[in-house]
Amino acid sequence: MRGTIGAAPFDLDLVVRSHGWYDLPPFEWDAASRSLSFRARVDRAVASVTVRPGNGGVGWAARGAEGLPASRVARVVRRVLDLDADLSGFHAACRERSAQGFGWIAERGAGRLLKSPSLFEDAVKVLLTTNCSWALTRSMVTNLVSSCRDGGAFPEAAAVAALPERSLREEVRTGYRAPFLLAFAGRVASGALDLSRWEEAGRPDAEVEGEIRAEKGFGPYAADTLMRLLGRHARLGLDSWSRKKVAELRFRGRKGKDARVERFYAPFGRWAGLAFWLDVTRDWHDGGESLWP
DNA sequence: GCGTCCAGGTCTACC
DNA sequence: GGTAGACCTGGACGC
Repeated sequence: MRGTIGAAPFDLDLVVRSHGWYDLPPFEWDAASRSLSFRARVDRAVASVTVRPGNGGVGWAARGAEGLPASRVARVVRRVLDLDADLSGFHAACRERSAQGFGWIAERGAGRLLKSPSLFEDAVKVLLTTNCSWALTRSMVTNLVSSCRDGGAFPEAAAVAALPERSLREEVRTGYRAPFLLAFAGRVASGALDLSRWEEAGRPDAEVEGEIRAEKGFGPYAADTLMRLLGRHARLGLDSWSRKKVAELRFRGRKGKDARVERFYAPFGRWAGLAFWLDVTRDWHDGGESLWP
């Protein structure tokens, strides 16, 4: 099964390497052929999807989804590549601030962020980035996918919730995060937590962020990072890496209070977090080098 | 080889 | 509301 989604101008590399998800399973990124592969649940099937730049947009091919309407696969591809984000207002703000080094964002059409096929997968991966090196995040996600044996796709909430805490600690190596992960997966699986509510565009940021923060294990960093993946960019989502990076980039290497960084990006308003993120990751897109150890 | 530090933090108890 | 201490893991670093 194949299809094309019109999205010109579109730079696949820019979206894929917008942050580290492409380095975590079930994603696979082949930089040489510029193709992104992943496994995703499409209705009740697990499909292997490959995405490549196509004529005037994105071409995709899927195995394992035979019998399903192509529109079901296309919907997953649109989500993963963040194709429905309206960045026109953001790019206008970047053009106005080209003298400060933000013009490239509008010129290259940057700002779409790689998403997982499901919000549950995004949330769990964010939780597994807290208080650890990237190598450990990669290890935990890899172990989780293989532990659940869910056709190679990222496990659904029920499958994670069914894992014994001991298995999460000793096999998946999530350590102290295990009870947080179990509680979150359990609430999603039982229906006590409806993640689709976090994706409702009409809801205020503060309300959604409050609900994310109410989940154990999701502190300020995790909540802001997940908000970014939800297309809500008012907050910066500072962490140890980005604090260091923005200090080098904008404050002559001098680390200061978070409030100073927030003031610097405040002119971008509801886009402040996206301007900040693209600012500190700009060099990832200049040379095409590997981002992660 | 061993000990320490710290990485894309968060929670709880306590003041 | 702010702060200290505990919490898992694994790689980097100094000795």
